[in-house]
Amino acid sequence: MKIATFNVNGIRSRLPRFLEWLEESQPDVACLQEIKAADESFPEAEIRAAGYGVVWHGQKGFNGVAILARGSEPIETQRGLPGDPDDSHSRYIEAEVNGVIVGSIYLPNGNPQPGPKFDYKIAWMERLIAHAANLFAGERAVVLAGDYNVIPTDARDDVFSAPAMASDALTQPQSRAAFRRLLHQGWTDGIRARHPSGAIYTFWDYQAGCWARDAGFRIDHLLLSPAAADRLVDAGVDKAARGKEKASDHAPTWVTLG
DNA sequence: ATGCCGAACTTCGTTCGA
Repeated sequence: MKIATFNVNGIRSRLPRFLEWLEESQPDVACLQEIKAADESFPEAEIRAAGYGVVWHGQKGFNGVAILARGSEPIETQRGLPGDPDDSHSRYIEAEVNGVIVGSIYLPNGNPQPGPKFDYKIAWMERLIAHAANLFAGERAVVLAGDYNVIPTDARDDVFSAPAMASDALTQPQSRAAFRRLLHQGWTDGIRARHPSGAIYTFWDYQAGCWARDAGFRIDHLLLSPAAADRLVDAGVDKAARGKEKASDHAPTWVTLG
């Protein structure tokens, strides 16, 4: 079972490339972020024609998440992250697919920091930690996949230049501490479990020639509950997708479970 | 210190992302 996460940076503008990737990569589950489409303008028909069932939580202009399942219908278990009824951002959807609970996460970026956007990021992470604790306690196979907007460490394995990112919300001690507290509930970072060392990036900025000089970092993560981690076979990043015309600034990131 | 890019709306500039 292959589970992928892909921040598409606009599903409508990315649709031809996205459908190509779906055909080539054949994920059983695909968690999407930044679909940047209102519910009614999501390209459901094209995705179903590609052989996928789908649930999505849209928003006009920005944000928006989805879960696709090849040859089946995802059973939605959660829409929006619990804990703040006033939160209007579409950043979380969760569904069961073939007995696995899958969350599609678009964690707030938090820039500029300090400021209200950073405060929102940290508050959102606290809600995620609380919801993840409930999921974890269920002892099911769970995969929390998405754009976490956290670079886990300053190592070159995770970021092309720690000094260049030192004042960014993605590397702040508070962001990292919250991410670590989530991991320390007992979740396994799928990419690092399979690739303990070596530079693995999932995002390269459009600006300043970042892709050409491999100035990327790792912010798209798949966290596995123990029952899912026991089944972990492989993990990787479809880096080639980032080099294509009209590419997202993120590359698809995936795990396979046996 | 800022813009460097790319996309969509607020639409021939502005806002957002990371």
